[in-house]
Amino acid sequence: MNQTQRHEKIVGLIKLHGFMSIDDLVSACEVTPQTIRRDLNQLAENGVVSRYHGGAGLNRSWENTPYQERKTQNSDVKEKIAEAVAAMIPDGASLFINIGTTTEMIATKLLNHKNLHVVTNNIHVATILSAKEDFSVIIAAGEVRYRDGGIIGEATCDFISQFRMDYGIIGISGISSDGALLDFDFREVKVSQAILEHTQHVILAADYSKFERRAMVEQGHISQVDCLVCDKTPPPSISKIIEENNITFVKA
Amino acid sequence: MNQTQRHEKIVGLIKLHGFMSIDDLVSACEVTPQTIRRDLNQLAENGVVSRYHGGAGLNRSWENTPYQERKTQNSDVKEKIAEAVAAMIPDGASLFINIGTTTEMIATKLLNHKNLHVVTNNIHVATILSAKEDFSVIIAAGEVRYRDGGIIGEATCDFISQFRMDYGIIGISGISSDGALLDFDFREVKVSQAILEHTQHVILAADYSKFERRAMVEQGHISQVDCLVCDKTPPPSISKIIEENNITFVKA
DNA sequence: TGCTATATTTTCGAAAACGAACATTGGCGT
DNA sequence: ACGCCAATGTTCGTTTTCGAAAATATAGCA
Repeated sequence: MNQTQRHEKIVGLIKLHGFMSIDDLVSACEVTPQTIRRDLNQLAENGVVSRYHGGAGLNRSWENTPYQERKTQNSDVKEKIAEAVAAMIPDGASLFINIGTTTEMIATKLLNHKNLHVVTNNIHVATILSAKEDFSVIIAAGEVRYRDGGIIGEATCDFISQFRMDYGIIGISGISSDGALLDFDFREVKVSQAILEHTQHVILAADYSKFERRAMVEQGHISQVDCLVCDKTPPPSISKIIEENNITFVKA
Repeated sequence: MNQTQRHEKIVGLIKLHGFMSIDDLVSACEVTPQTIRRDLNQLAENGVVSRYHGGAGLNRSWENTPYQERKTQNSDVKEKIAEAVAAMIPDGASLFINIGTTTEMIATKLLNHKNLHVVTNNIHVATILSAKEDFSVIIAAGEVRYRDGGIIGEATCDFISQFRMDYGIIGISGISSDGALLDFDFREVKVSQAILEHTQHVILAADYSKFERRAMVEQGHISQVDCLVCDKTPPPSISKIIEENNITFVKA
């Protein structure tokens, strides 16, 4: 077996198992640990795998994509927002969680809760929450979007419309100064609308940067939400709308 | 954050990332490396995660078998079967993939294909395949089973019945000597039946151990499949059925 | 054959991770 | 208040892994 073949084998094994120790790879490839180390370092340099002390794991292939950049961006702020949102959810509640980097963070913060019933159209959220035996996680049907693991489309909306949940946690791409909630993908908008309509308490998680961002598709109005969680006080125009509509504002 | 909460958080993070180094977990949980080591060792003892030098990775469901010998043995066999199955699928095909340890492995082997259209009720398969931009991955709706990430239930069947696919790749729990296909969960059986009915070419991936295993629920008969991929020639009783029904047998 | 380049093994000191033992903290019940 | 117990932090000697450099093996080519 030559080097190229071995590299392919190593990558295959890592993709399959998620992580391979040096020893495992040594016995799989029948070469010395040094060779494996050299292979792994090369593969890691090319960004194919992630090198760790003792072996190598699969590279978060998303890490290079714009999506993952966004995910790491503002992660401090988003973490605080996520904690604030999670604190509002009682044990045993039923909730929707939609697509978004912030909502994924919220999912990780919900792992300490008990007996939650979650409906989501985000495959990452589903994976994260299915780690808990006492949660019931229901995922919507539809095409899995390559970019961010979101599930969107007609079938998704129909499915969501079957439920009536206690809480709806939604992230968003942008909020215009007149309070319109904006997104980039009209199919995602349809899903968010369905969530808005079938939820008792709608919690909108948005860091301040959302107030400065333009997006194409209008998915609703901030007056439809019951609670806004943000890292800073929103601009005056939004604050006014919040007051007029008796929306709870939580500063994370 | 108490110990139980931290353990859940750790498991969640590992499930999300596939592997977490001690350092990563230290900064995530804000405790000392020693505590993380203790946590990981405990979790590894309970078989929740796999411990490695430098961190811990997730236990793939097919590795979660009680006996360690069997896990490596079978995964070799399954890998060969998976490769054989993947080789049968042409680029651009549409296919179903159902729940199962073998089918998850097949998904990883399909990553080198192009323009596949995949419908699945396995969240792990969906995650694996959604990494490819040129694939369209459609996931069925329903509750995500904690044990293996499978999606099952009434809604799942209805959803699957909407499609007509080129190939159906199904794994299975057991095959009785009269050719009946067996499984443990009746809800999973419903899904498999739906797949059988809406597929042009059905490929059954089963290692030889399946011929020796009992399971409770009958989900169909081997005569319904078009192709059987196995690591060894099946027992005589099955071979006879295969011949009589013109089923292609592929030895991996 | 002899030369060259690449791949691999071998060797070894430094760095990292490990586990055990002990000290400290923080409930919790009597 | 007191002691008890589990969880966590701290320290330290041991084991493992790491990476560089040197030695060996392999393949291609004149």
